[in-house]
Amino acid sequence: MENYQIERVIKLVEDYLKEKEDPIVTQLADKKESPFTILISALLSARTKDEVTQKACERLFARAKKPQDIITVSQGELEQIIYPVGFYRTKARHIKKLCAHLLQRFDGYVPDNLKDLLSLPGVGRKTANLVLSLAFKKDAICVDTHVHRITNRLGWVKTKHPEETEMQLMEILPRRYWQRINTLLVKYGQEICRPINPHCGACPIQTYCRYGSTSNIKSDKTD
DNA sequence: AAAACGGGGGC
DNA sequence: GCCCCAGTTTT
Repeated sequence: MENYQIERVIKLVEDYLKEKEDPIVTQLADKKESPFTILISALLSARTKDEVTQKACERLFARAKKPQDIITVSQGELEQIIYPVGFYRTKARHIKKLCAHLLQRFDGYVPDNLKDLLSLPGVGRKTANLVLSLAFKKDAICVDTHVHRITNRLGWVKTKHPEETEMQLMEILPRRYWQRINTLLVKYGQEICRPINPHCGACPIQTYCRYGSTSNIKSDKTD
């Protein structure tokens, strides 16, 4: 994969997304909100429409914005506040557990390194790298299923697991794109390069992708 | 009606 | 490594 092709593809995707709103996590990061705020919004946004997450974040942060505040909100009230995001019971439990850990082990602050982030309950590699890149502006690549799927379809990487994708992208993706590659590809992956029945016909980068060139693509089979 | 969806945790 | 989770959207 030649570098200029990567640059070209990213430019085209950026153009496609120009008129669209960034996801709530990115918006909060742009507004220089606290890492904790960004982390919570990331947890709430899992498998949830962004507008729904956005409203839930507003309600939650109006009620309690720091770990020491959220820990005092009852499980029931917390569930009620975040209810529309779905998984409300699990997410509320995770958030409370997370706050407790932050207070116990990290003075109530979100750590800024991978190892400590991964030690937090409910935080895996994807979320940790999202926080590192967006909240702490570190050179980290957040690989979720969208990034994983799209970079494989494009032929940028050839991987089975997201962690391998992360490693291979670190080899080929210029550093200045690391922080925003996730933001770019998530929305794009939801609207165009979807897991099944991708809109290859409407795709602005189809000439750089062999994936849709064969007819009747229904699955992610690589050949 | 059934399956896909996203990510982490537990086994 | 594999399976489970929970509720909404897609097929």
